[in-house]
Amino acid sequence: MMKYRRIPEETIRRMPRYLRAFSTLGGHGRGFLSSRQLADYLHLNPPQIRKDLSYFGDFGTRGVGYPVSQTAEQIRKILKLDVSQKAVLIGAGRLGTAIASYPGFAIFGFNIAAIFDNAPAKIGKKIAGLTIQDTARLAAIRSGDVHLAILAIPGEAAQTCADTLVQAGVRGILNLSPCWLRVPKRVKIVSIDLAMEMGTLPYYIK
Amino acid sequence: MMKYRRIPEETIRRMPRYLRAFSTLGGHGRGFLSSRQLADYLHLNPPQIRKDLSYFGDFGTRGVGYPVSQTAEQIRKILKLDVSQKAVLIGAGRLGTAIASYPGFAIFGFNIAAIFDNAPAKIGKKIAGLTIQDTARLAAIRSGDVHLAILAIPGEAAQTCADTLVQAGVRGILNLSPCWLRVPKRVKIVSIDLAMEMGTLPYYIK
DNA sequence: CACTGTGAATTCCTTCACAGCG
DNA sequence: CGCTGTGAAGGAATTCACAGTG
Repeated sequence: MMKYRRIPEETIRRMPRYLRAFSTLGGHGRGFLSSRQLADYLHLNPPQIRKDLSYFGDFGTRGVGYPVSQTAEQIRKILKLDVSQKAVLIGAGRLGTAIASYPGFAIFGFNIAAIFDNAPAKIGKKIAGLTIQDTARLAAIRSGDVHLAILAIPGEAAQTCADTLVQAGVRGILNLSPCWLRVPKRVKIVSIDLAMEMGTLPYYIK
Repeated sequence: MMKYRRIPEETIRRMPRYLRAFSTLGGHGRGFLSSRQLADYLHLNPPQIRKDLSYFGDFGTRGVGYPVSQTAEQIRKILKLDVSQKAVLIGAGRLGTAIASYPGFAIFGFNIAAIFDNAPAKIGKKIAGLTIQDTARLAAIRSGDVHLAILAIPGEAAQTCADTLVQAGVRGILNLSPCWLRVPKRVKIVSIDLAMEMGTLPYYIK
């Protein structure tokens, strides 16, 4: 294996893509995928992929490629996706409902374990097989092994909610509200604002 | 103004953030914001912001900062968000419905002009004040000045749909399906897969 | 022989330090 | 004096070129 060097942030960001590529291209098969095949699928360069994977070990076979199921399993281990990761979903509005029923979380091993909302009209109702609970009881998740949360609530409430989540032991948050969350350094935030992502598109239109 | 240098991709990606910061921090006011204030809010470094903005012109006043409304207007011009941008939304499922009613698009000047779906049960119904149209009639948007689309449909249908959109004159696509779209070079794609973005979180949990 | 793994070269982006100006 | 604008320095990530190997 490559002698230790700091692993680039960008490499980490690409790892889930590799996992998806192995899952999608590899079928359920026993086969191999070369860095070129992966690169064609993911629109990256072959050396990029080889370097990225080599940070974590020598997964490939020279002259052949990467063994599909073994490499996928290695990536899951690296990303800690080899064990099912429980997440709580905050917000049972339209976006929350969409997320609750999105099947895409499964291939990464994510499992939405509970849904919270603060609207009395919603509490007690079911979406995607889960009963919506009162946000006021969020602290209760402390007992379970839940370290991830998905925030699908309006911006105003997001910070307060994030504070509660951190109190409750959450260590990673997927934030879908358009605001920056202040959290302790040990907590990792990934923020996505769909409108803002879209904001660059017109620039590129000639 | 800085003599011409290629504008970094990353700078473009940050421009919508600046626009949001000016909109949020600036109020409706006539005031100024310094690179430090912006940096504190956006969690960036002041020189980063000054350099980014300086690629496009000398917007600031030395000793004072950036005039809120003027600079915001300049950024809108740069990103071509100064004119309302029409977009079509493809997919009236749960995610599509959430997007149709998401107010966040407004501050960037995006305007969802039409919604399409291919499920007969949905066609003709209304969401967010718009009647859901048959995807088969997508080509009709050619006549209007619609250059943007939001794809909120399952992966299998995404490529076919993208082809139709390109045919219909669309030049920018916000793709929410977990697959890479093959489009002509002139068409810009921004892809977001919520599950994949979340895929890095467990890695950071110690 | 084909493809991986990797030091070295390159390119790209960020940060610094300070000149310039209101 | 305070804050912008920017060349230069520094750092990070990508790409290259090829040695190494099943």
